[in-house]
Amino acid sequence: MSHERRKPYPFDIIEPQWQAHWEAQQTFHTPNPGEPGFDASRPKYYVLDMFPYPSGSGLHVGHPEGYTATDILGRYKIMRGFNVLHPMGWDAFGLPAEQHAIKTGEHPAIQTRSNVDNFRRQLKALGFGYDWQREVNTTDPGYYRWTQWIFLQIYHSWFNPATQRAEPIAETYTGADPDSVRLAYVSEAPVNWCPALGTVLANEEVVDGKSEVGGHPVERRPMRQWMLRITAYAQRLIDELEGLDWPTGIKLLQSNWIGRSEGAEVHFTVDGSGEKITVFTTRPDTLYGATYMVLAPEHALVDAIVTEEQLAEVEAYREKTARKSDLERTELAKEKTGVWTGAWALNPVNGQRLPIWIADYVLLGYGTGAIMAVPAHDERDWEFARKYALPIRQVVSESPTLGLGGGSPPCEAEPLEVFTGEGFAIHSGPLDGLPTADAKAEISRLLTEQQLGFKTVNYKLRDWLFSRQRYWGEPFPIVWSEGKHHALAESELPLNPPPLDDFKPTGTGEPPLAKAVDWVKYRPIHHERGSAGTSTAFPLPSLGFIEGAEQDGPVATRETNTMPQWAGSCWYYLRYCDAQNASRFVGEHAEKYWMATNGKPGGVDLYVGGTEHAVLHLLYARFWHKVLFDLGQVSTPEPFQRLVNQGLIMGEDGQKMSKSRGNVVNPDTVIDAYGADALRCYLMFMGPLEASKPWSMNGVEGINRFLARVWRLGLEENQAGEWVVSRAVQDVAPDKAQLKVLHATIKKVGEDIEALAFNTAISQMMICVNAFTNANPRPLEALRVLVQVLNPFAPHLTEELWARLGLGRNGVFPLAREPWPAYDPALLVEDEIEIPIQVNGKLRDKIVVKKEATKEEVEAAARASTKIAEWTAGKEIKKVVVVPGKLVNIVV
RNA sequence: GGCGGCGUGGCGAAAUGGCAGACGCAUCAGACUUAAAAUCUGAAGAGGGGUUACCCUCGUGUGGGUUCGAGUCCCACCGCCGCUACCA
Repeated sequence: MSHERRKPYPFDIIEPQWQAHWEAQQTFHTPNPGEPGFDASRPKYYVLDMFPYPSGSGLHVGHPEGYTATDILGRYKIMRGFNVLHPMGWDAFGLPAEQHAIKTGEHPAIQTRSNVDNFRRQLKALGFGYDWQREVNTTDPGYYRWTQWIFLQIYHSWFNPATQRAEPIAETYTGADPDSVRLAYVSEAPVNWCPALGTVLANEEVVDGKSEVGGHPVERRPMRQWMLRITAYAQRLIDELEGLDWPTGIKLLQSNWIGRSEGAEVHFTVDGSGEKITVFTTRPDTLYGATYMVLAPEHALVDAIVTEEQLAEVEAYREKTARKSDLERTELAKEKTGVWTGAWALNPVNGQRLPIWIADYVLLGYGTGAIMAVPAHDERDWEFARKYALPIRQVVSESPTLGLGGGSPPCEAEPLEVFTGEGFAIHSGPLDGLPTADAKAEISRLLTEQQLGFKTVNYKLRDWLFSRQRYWGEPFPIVWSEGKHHALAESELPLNPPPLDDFKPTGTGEPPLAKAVDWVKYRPIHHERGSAGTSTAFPLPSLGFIEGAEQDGPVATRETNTMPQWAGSCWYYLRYCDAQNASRFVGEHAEKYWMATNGKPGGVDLYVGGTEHAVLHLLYARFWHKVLFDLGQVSTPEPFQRLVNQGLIMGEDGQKMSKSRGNVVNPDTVIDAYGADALRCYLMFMGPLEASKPWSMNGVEGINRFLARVWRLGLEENQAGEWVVSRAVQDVAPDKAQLKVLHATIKKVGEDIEALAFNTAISQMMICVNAFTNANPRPLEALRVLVQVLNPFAPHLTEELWARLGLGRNGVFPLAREPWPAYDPALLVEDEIEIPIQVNGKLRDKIVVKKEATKEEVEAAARASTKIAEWTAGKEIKKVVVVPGKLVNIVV
């Protein structure tokens, strides 16, 4: 394309003008309660986007898909008289900025700032009606100060099992060791260490044994880490999903991730030593079928029980497993391996001796890290037993006959295949004959009675590994002294990361912050003697008041880990409610208003984002929210009442968009060629919001054509090539047919926006435009209505038409602040309707009847049809179905 | 393997159990034009019959079922996509 394509309407001129206008007028600023301009009589609507990580490559068309949907809804709700909170911000801590810093030596804040500026520019070019006064940035000290503050709330709290909620340790914890119950605690657990990134990763950041970012190999390694006790909330995180208006798939995903399973813990003793092995099983009814035991290779008990003869082999196996990455473990999953420890355990119910093995198919992190193996009724145990020639003992029968009457059959031949289903207990002493469910209950009762075990619930969910060995994250407000951690006082927040010359990882697992030697040395900066009444106001009480500490050198060292990127996104929706508040993470009034319950469940009214955050972000944010709720800091138990996932936008080739495929669409180029309104409308017209769908440049052009038709409905080009009000536009009343299509459009567009069915809303507006394209005169009133309902979709075009056609009633407010038009249902009803007539369910004729025609009249009219007479000639009419206003079906 | 989602023209799609394919893209034809683009008008699921208006048959992945009536509900199967994966 050598020369510029002529623009069908001047979007390139009007779009920037309106964007500047909205900014100058602060059209989309939403005042908080108590601020000037706040109208308490209006209901509130909080519509939220998942805020982006401002990457160097800028917006991708997937971003504005969801953002346009929320923008349309937000603009619509404003027109419907709501106080609308629709904010935007930046999830700006993250690995790419840090890696750029490592490469260039430039502080990550610099690149982050320019990326944010670029994202903001792109979003503004799309005409989104955000309240930019509420913009947040997780890397801003005024923001992460409160991230650190929330961490301190978590740190100072425990989960009280009696009340099933978080409470301040200082207030209700009566035990001796608060560090053992904190919701934020330090653990020495094995972690996913990624040598290439020089950091540990959360389980969630490891995909197929490789780092999610960069795809580097990950290995297991024990390190001291901060953990958040999310497992305490496992049950509530499942239960409280129920009242949420979320897609069922996402709810399922979350609840599967938490992974509740009911079963029992059973205590085995090690033969010849006092050691106890506790296992978790969902099939305690198969206890009599246990023929060996397996410990995870990393299990602490292994050292204590391994025999001298087996020591070398066990050590070798453990070493091999430790070296294996998760990837290798997964790849080798087909072939099970293991080593006998030389030790034996005793089955608590029958005293049978069971060899104790170690094998990497048993995971330290699930259950108790130890299992009783019942090869006859578990596929993994079956496979393992076959490989190592361990005994297999059937204790569940598919049919009830075997176990009943004469007791267990004498023969205990090994079964030919594994049976994992439910059935009836056999060879199981007191359980014989019982169906599986009853056998489970009975064995649990017996175990409890004899203190050999108990019924319990196990969760797949693990505590959240919350520290990272990175520079570009929130530093922990924690110092260490004599091996103990202490919280900083709130007055010392924000704790800023130190300046560094070199952002490279140390490679030892020690975080980059450790390089800031002076920063790491901590001296108490102020003492508030006598204010020890609250848990946080008193800086480092255990360090005491060391006179002259400043002269005598550091009394403590700072924590050098930083928080993961998830931290900032756990509460940003709260900050939006009161983004400028310098004295609280969110003002109480603002929080109560925007997250208000109003008798309903409350929280964010609509949250739109991609499925990639279905589990982690949403789970973490719910967890933090619940802690804050328990502590009385927020007023709702759940943050996001309604959740919608927008679908993926594929490349024009139907493949997922990616740089390597070269099919990525940049919103900037689309805006240049067709304008922001066309991009917005196209994104909404492609298909249902939640479906994934392929991009089509032709489709954008079609939408652009539609918008140009709307433009020409009001304006025409004069001899001089200027756009002037069309001569066809006159202030005349629309005729009946025109009124009908207008009111049908008001109704359908409104209903479709509420249902997020934007594609069909646009179809209806196209129908409306088609109906007026050749109208002459063209009633001004028709344009008023059309421009109003189209405004949330194509705000620039419609504002311009509104102004040029002089449609505003007071000439002051932008269209965006005009009320949504009302429709008259009376105009939608037809006097006469066309009704299809079917014979045996097949369409044979159509008749026109009066709207209010009775069933009998309709049937008579149908029978009177000559075509129907032909179809029914010589046949007996068995039945006639008349659905008033719908159809007639004659059965012969 | 498990869980979830989806299969409708050449393409994106629409359809409270009630006229399948609205709306748009691409296509074709006509109008305007010296010509093209743009614009406007119209045609069009597939197959067949008729001189026109028109008529018939088939048709929503496949096979069954429920129903007066199924794209829609139920069962089984096939295919694609996403997530998850030794979870005891």
